[in-house]
Amino acid sequence: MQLLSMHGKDTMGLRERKKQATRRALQEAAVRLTLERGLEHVTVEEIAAEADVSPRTFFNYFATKEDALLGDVPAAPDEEVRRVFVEGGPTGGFVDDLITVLTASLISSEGLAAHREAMLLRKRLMEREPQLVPGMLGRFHNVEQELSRAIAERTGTSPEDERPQLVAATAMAVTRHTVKCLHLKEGESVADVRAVLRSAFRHVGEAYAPSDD
Amino acid sequence: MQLLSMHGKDTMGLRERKKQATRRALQEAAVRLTLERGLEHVTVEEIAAEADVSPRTFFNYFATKEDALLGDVPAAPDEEVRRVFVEGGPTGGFVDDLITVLTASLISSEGLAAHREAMLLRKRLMEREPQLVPGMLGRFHNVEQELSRAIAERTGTSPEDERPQLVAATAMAVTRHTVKCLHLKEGESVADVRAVLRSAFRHVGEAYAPSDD
DNA sequence: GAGAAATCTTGCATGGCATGCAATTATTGA
DNA sequence: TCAATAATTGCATGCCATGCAAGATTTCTC
Repeated sequence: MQLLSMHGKDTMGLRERKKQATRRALQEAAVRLTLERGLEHVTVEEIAAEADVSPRTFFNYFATKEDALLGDVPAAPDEEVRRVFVEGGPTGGFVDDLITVLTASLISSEGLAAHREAMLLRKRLMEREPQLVPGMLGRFHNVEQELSRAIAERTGTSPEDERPQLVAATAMAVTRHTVKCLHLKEGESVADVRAVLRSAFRHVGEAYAPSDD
Repeated sequence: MQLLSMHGKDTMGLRERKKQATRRALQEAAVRLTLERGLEHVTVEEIAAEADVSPRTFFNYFATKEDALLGDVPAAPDEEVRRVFVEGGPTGGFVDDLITVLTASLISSEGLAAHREAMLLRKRLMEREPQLVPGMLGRFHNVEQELSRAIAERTGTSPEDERPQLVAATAMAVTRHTVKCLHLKEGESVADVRAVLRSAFRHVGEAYAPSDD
């Protein structure tokens, strides 16, 4: 994720490049073998063999087999995006700005196209191996906590006020739902994702609004 | 959970009573030892020893060590409660009826007092051992899917309409938040829990409502 | 109650996950 | 080129989890 933004390929020595390659090879092998045979029928030993490293080396890159499968998304939102949000930007509208943070966390800086294939694979993984779902939920939960802090800072609530946690929890629920329902078509843009999110937030607001029902 | 409601103590033979006792002993031992020493420093062997059964027997009761720790809550809502909800009851107000289903899922039929201690222990477990959080989230996720189906039935939406999923996801997020923030004081009643839930739903509605902001 | 049937417990063996440690190998920088 | 730094590897270990078959216990039937 930092390979293109912060480091030019030149500033990366041979050692660093090899590490990135090994990491990607391990991830790719883990996902591919799991989709082929099912999680139970893939051993760390086999994954390592596919990536041409020793089984022991696998655990220098990933703490668990699950880690190699789930990847790095969603990640904590970009530091710059977070700062802007905390200071009340970029538009001033709470939901719109929330959506900016959420898309940044989901898609990172490289754009949707770069993640499309990875997202598709992860989706198929979840369907084929439901045992992975709790781990994925845990990752969203980590982002949720980060988001909760950002919301608290932006709104200036006192630390014991638990409403930012509530808003963060529901916002991440909306995000998970949106990711699950994304069609991931070729032409889909970030703006499309934003629109789906906006519509989902509106629907939630209507469902629980005190005025209706 | 069914011991008091469906089965009188008399209808349960010796075998069944022993099984329940062993199950509870294993759960109790697992939780106590984990809170004392931390999850990494408790083996299945030790848990089984505390419950006076062989290590092998542990796995006749629980598929994993985590299973013994997390227990049975939240469970899928009671069948009767679900039926009433699907048919548009008990009050006809969506949020109120949703709250009825959610509290039924959290607290089961024995009332809050019976669960108070167990909930407290589980809360301390989550704080002490964050590795357990994904597993707990997974359990909420299972209830979420059940709830999603119930909402779809109640509202009569078509199967491909994904809004029931969205509502279920956010409702469970509200529920998780509420459980986390419950004070679990001695005098707290189910009505108090309902009130906290209602207030949380209202706040979510306001945060995402199209009218405000 | 005695014996047969069903069910639960246990021991044993197995395979895979994950970690620590020390030796080896590869990259970097002077 | 040589020393310093960092990554890879093999080995040993402990624990989790499962399958299987033998033994013990409860239940059912007469």
